[in-house]
Amino acid sequence: MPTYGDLTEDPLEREKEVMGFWEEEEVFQRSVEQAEGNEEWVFYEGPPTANGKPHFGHLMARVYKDLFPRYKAMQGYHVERKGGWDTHGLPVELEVEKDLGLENKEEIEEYGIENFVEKCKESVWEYKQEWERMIERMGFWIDLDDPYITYEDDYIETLWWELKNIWEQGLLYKGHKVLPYCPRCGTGLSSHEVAQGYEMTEDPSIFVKFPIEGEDGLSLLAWTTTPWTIPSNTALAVSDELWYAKVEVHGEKLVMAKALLDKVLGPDYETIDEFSGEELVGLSYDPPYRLSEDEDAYVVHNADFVTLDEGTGIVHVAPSFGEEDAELGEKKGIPFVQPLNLNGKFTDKFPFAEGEFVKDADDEIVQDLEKRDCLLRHESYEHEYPFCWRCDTPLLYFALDSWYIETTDKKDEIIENNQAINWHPEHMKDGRFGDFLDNLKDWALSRDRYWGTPLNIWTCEDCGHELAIGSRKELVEHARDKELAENVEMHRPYIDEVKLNCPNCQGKMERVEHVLDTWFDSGSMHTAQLHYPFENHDEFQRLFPADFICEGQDQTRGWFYTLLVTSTLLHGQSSFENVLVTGYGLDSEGNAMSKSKGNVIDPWDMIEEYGADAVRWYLYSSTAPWKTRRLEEDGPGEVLYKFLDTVRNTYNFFSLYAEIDDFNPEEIDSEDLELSLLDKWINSRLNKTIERVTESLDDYDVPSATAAIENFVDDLSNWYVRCSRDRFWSDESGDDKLAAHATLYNSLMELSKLFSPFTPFLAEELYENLRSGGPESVHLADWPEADPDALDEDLESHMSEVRKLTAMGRKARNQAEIKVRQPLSQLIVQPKKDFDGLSGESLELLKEELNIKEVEFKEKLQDYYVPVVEPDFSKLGPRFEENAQKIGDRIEEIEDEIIVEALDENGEFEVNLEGEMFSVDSADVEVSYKPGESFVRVEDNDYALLLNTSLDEDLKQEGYVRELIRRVQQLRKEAGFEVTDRIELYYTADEEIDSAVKSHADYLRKETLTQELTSGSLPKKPDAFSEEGLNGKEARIALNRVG
RNA sequence: GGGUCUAUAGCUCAGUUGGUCAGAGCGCACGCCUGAUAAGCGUGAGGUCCCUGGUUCAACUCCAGGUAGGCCCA
Repeated sequence: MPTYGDLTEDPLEREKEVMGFWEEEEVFQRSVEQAEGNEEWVFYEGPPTANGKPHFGHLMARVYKDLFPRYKAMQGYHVERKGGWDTHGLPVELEVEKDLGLENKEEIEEYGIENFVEKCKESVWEYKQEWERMIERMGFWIDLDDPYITYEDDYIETLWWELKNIWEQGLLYKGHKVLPYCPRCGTGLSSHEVAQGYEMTEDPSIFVKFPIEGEDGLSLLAWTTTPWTIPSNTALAVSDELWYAKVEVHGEKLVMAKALLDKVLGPDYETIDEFSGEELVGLSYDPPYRLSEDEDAYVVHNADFVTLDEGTGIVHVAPSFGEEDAELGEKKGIPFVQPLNLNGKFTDKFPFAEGEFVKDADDEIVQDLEKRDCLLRHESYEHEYPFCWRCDTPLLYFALDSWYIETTDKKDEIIENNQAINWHPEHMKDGRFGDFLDNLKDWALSRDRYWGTPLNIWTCEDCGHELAIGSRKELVEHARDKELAENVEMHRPYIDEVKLNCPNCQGKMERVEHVLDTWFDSGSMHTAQLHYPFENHDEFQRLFPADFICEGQDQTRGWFYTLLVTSTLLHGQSSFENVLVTGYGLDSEGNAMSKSKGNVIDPWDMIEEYGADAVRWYLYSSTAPWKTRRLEEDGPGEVLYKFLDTVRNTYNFFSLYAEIDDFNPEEIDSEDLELSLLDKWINSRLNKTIERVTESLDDYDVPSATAAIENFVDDLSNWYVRCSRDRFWSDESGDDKLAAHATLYNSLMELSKLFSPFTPFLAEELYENLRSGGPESVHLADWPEADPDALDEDLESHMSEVRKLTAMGRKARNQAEIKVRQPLSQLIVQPKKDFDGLSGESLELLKEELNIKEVEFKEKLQDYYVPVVEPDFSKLGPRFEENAQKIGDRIEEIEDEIIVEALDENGEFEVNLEGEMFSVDSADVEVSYKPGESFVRVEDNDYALLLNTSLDEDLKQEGYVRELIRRVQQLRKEAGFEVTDRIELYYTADEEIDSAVKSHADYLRKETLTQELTSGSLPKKPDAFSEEGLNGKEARIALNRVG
């Protein structure tokens, strides 16, 4: 005998049990193993760093990173989900610095690189358990037992192989470029890192005067927002395509672009002369601080980057601190001064501010300039400026030695490979991501730090030869100390100990000190996670490229970019075919969540209150994955109570009666079932839903999929079950009951599979309770396929008419203020559109739902309308003058139908006023038609309904009985009787109710499972007792449970 | 300044190719139903579909310009 049991009420308890079951039965592993040999559907994990706690943003992407692999796995694909951890990089170093109280690189080196690196290695696992707990708790299936770890030697070895490959292509080079540089971290940043850190900031905005040599009292006017770069000024730039002016302002003579005069100087100036920029080129000027003695310094040059967008049309040039400045400097041979050290502090080359950090020196320099009358104006200026994305220090543009990958050489190929990627949403391809590729710059790959993949290049001390090492084997080959090279850990400072023999001159080679941009690590996972090409050749063939990756929007310039670049360079194609980009979560005010604002939602709060399924469904159903969404903290609660609980209740209903009737799905042959109209309808709805969910998921349209399921659950619970209740609890156990059980069972079973990738816990318990045979877990089951034979569009639209008519009928009852429990005799329906009317089961359904004896469909409602005659005084007045009012009164008194009859037959109607006869014709009255008094009319665009509200004795009697039944049922429930318990029913009431009960006694007995029905007396100590008002009459009821 | 996305009810969001599309859920009010349901159903209150122009017989929808916000870039 099958037992079903109820679904666990507390989602937290359910989820805990299901987690235990998964672990016990190794369901995840089995779900992957059982598909071995099937077609691959390759998923790549974008590795998180475990040195910080998982936050809501991680959850947003991860729910989709779990959904699609589960879905594809159920469709039969082999979906491996290798986990990964991103371990290197500045963020890790910063955490360790903070822990150890280290301030800068000097202090780190003092502390010892070895110790520092070991601390980093520990730090990256600090929150590993937290991550694992979150991943497990949310039901995210990913293999964390065998993850790729970016700091392991095998992983690094692959990175070396990659770099050597790139080196051999001639795409790895050392450059001397002005680079965004973080003075605190002491390292340059790549463009995708700089992109993370733009913020609005307020800087000084100064207009500086540069006196022209040999022209007394005449100055060139230039503008800058970085006063600290003024000491490093070695040139000014103008454009020979612009027009300049010499003006006099408050007794001073200045030169600047003509077009900007008003903007910069206001109205009070006098133009002395105008000329082309060409005339300024070559002039020498006197700088405020003369740090260069070079004779090429302090000269005006022509440059094409000079525009009229801002400033004065004369640009201050400091080749050590600006990309354009440096380029110009190189081209024109402008000398270069560097008064800063690598910590961003002034050196003794600029004694005025020696030892001060540049940004702190800004004020002093401004004051000094002011004192020396070098400033025209001094204001502040709000603009976006890049800050270090990790430590928030303002970045400086610094000329540094750095290693680059020449991505610009492969730009066309990268752009072409991007075209092959399916982006979701699509606009990413040619929009944000495509734009970024169009402006591609060489990848600044090296970092002057400690905790990272060491750059695999050794330089000969003697001849300067450079050698890229592509494997440990090569390292050993070239190493002076083979044993050391054999065993050395591929990290600083250990690897730095390995010296090589120069193949050119046998000199000693030392490794360059750099480590890699950590984005190269994660961006190479497509190859490095398998330690390819050192092993796993077949695996690599099988698992490259990915069918699917999914991360947040912020990875556009991060992981998405580096994955594409590395795989283009190494494998000539993109490493992923489909990418789902997830949007941001904002707080309920629409602000981005940030620690500093204190508006961060802790995912654990939600999970522990509502459960993982509710959080998942909330995120899936709220909007498209890629959209920005406002998060409501009680959103998952709404999902839980309104939706998931409905599912639970629907199942519990099934379980209740399936157990009473010993329903056993194994004994059912679906071919033999005699399905009712409702059964066929819900089957059609189910298959339609399967079709929709599948299509939507294939389209990455998650909210359409969840909406389809929600609609189905609503149909199942609020129409199928609602209308089928009496089939389940009728005494007869016949074919119809069996069909109902089997249909509901099947719906719930298939529903559990549809739920499976979305709410894996609820799906599992639902499936487990229903299961008879088949796989042990819903997650080992096949994704349902729609049965085209079960689809019946006509039936679905027919049923939706029935539901519409039911709603309208209830509205009519509402208007008439007659509750549904009171039977009524008649409803007349006039369809306004092409409609065949209802018959058979659907008509019965409508009658039952509305509790109406007869429902009739009529093309016209005229038969039920009565005429209403009203006197038209504008006509009567002129005709009958002083009698008009009296005649009108008579017309109102006389039955309208009599008047209409007379008008119809004779064309006139005689009014008798105290013996005098007046003839009224149809022009003197307004005749309109309205439903008779006993009818209530309700209308919409499709139907007009007339509800007959008149009650005869029979209807009233039945109304009393229905009311009594309802009270008895309530009492049974309150008294805690089982639904199968038989009862003795006693009541006392007046004669009218008594006679009603007597004439419907069988009905009452059947509905309430009454064996003994006693009128007029009550037992002394009944099991349940209550005094009730039944439609305004008093009654007392008592129950005893039988047996 | 450039790119991109977004703007629809108090809140969260749907609105396919221009044509009964001005919607759903939540919240609020009133009523109803209940041998599954702390559930459900009905009704009501409420919107300048961000603004301005244009195309069209017809614009929430298409085009142009603007405003505001998010993200990205310079």
